[in-house]
Amino acid sequence: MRMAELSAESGVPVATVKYYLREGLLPPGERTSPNQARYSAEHVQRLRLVKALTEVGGLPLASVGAVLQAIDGNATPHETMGVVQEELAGDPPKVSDEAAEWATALLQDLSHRHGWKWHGSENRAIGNLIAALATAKELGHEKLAERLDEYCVLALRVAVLDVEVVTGLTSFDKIIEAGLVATVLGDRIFTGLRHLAQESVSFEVLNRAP
Amino acid sequence: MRMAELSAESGVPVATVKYYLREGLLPPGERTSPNQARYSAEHVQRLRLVKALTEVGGLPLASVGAVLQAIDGNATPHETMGVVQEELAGDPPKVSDEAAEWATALLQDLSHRHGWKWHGSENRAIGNLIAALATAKELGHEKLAERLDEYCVLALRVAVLDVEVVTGLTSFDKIIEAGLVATVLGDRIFTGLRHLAQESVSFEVLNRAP
DNA sequence: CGTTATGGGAAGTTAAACTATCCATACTGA
DNA sequence: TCAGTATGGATAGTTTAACTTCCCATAACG
Repeated sequence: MRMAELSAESGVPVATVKYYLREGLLPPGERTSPNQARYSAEHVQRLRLVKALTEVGGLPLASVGAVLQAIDGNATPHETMGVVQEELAGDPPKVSDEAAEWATALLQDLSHRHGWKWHGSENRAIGNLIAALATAKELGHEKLAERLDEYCVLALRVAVLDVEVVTGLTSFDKIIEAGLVATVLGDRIFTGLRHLAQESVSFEVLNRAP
Repeated sequence: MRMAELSAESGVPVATVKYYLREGLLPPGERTSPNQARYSAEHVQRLRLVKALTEVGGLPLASVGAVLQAIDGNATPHETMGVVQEELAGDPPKVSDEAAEWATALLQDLSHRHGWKWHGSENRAIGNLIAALATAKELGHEKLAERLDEYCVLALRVAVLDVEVVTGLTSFDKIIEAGLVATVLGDRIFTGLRHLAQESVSFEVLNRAP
């Protein structure tokens, strides 16, 4: 398969494919002569994955690169998913020390009560969670945090589903890609369902006179 | 309160506050003379809200503007939340017609079985959901979609919690802001909890030899 | 064998979100 | 009161991400 077909098959413009090659998001094709190359179905799949991560997942290309490097490396699925979550989370915004401490204590208490042990304790997923909780407090909406326990229970059940989706696969490679897709697209899908459900539930409640 | 204090109080640089004023994200202060103005605690709160929506919620400023305009207008809470969800969703990416039809049928079936009626049928939340499901299929991960029913049930329970968080408030204004915060920060918080839970659950499962 | 396509790289483009600089006016403290 | 700092308002400049254009020497195709 040559450039034109790769581009047509994946829906990514030729110039963009070249750009991704330069950036190392797509491995180079197999040389057939000093300045010609041939691409395979794996290149198509890789491009589709990049598109999914950027367009649906909303990840910056730099994060996509880090994720791809992780899944191409030979780390365990668990370690790889750690990288995925780091990149998915992005840099947590700064919040006031006071609010951050409050949120941290809240989370510590929560994880203690639920018996959660987080390996690799200092990650961005937690940083973001703390920032979000702290921000809610700073805006004067602590009520959200009061229900954290209940959200937590539901999040756990979602996570069990997530893991079930990837189990039963036989190769490491497939587990890793499925985990990636389940995490990145799964976030979007669940958020979408939640929004639809919110609309359905709130219709009865919010339209009453206050 | 004058500019310097507004900036210090909200943590937003003076130049940025001016920029937000120009963009209409922050209402002008009260004039005290032809070229001087005074700001209030509401300006501080508004700036904090903008910061929360951009930094934690990840919304582009244009969307923040649309949301603020909606909450300042005199629509019902339900209508306002519709705008919030539209902006939160962003433009759905294009997917192949085939996959889109498959995803649409899936959703239609789902909403039929769960008795969901969505008012304002053609919104971006649904477009994004369809795109995410279609992308999963295009990547060859239909397994995610097979569990849609179970995700759906959990999403509904999360939404019930969300709505409970905002009920009990007495004024329209407060309901709207709480709904906004519950939706935008709530998404982040739940996603964060889900990621932590995934790590906790997957640790046992993914580290076994395949 | 003339036309089209390709690999590769440098340079240009677009959009978002600021940031810097001016300047005329206003406020403030010794 | 008046030197010095702050303010509102406007214009121009900066930075980063993600492309897109252009170019050229070589290769493939009909």
